[in-house]
Amino acid sequence: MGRLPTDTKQKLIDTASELIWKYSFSATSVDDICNTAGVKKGSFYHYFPSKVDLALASLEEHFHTMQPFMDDVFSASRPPLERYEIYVQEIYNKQVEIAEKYGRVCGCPYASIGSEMSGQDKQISKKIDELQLKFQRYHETALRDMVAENILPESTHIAAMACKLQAYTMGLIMMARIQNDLSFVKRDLKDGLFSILNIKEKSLETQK
Amino acid sequence: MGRLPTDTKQKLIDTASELIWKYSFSATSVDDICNTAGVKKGSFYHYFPSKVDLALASLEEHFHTMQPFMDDVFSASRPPLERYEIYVQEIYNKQVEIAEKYGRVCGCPYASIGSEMSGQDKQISKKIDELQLKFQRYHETALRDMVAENILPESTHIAAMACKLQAYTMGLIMMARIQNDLSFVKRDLKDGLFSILNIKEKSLETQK
DNA sequence: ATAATATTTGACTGATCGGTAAAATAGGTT
DNA sequence: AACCTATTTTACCGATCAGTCAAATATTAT
Repeated sequence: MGRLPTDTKQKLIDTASELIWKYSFSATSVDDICNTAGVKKGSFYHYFPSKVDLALASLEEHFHTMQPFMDDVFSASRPPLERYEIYVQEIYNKQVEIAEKYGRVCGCPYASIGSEMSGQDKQISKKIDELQLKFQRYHETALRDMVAENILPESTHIAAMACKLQAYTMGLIMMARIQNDLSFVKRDLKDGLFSILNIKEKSLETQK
Repeated sequence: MGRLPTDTKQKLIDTASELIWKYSFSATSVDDICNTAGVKKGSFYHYFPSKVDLALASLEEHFHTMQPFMDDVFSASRPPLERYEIYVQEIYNKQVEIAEKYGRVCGCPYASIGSEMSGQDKQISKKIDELQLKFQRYHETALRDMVAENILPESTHIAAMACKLQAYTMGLIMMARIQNDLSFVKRDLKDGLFSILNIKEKSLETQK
């Protein structure tokens, strides 16, 4: 009985992700999303009770597409320092890919939407807190592994260090978004993160 | 002849600064600004040709209130490392002050507005680029002084280092805005900046 | 065929958006 | 007094906003 599920809901999530990430939550209207997705407004509200709910679904979706990537990069099978080597490289690659796909540097959606909405909508800021915490866990695990391997001292404040790494990464990527230019990320992401980690660089790489 | 100038224009700038900084550009309507400032909409458009122009004036104003502060903190009369000691302390103090005044952690207006508007309005993103560059100059000067005093090596890439310091600062402050919690700034700003500077901490402080 | 149900459509709402324009007013000059 | 002019007020505009709702449609099970 009834009709089969269609891809309308997914189309709305994908379109919303793109527009909100490219522009902003406020600058993206429900009509924009519907027109771009080729979906009538009535259908929108059949699937989502409000614009905020679609944004929440879109944030959730972003995390779930990132999760396998993060699991791979921060895999326990890699030496923890190598995780960061790859992390830095892949963050840049992802940003380039998105910039080509969407026509501009989009930055980090949690940062952009979080900064925009933290003073306005508690549901959204709560969701972003939650997702950002999950990212922080990857750092914390890697840092504990570094302590175990004597790459970092026992005295390392894991949570604080994870916080610093994330702040720097988000800050640099946000600068890239603001200036629509990824060259800082390429130039400064690795150096900055390893400086924060306070690691003498002579670990994996053979030169420079 | 004619009436004397009033404080209406300034009142609009101040009100816009508060509302846009607290919430966002898009979430702050011209009516909001007018009602809060106790000014009729007609007067608004007597002083500013558009909402964007008020935002530009508000950004400019913010820089001009910050300039004497930055000139003092980054005064050439201070040893460059001391500049950063004070910088870190005063950034935190300013954020606390604003948070008490406006009722929430507001973060860095250039970061918030820049991230929100970079994909939408070229005038605003250009203005933010310009102001952010002026802030970067303070870092560059301090860094050159550090090189001159052999605190940093000759090989230091000044522009890149300044960029890293600003990215980290903005990132951390943005995290504070998103979570409406300044404790990270207090805990991690100094440590992070000095790690990025790659300085062995035993310079000014007597203990810790 | 028919009934049951999920989906889609289109027409609509009231509120709010940024912005306009002309008249009213206040404060100074001559 | 009359006059000039910057400022303020009031009423308004068309566009867009998020959201509503009932009717139409499509698809499955019976």
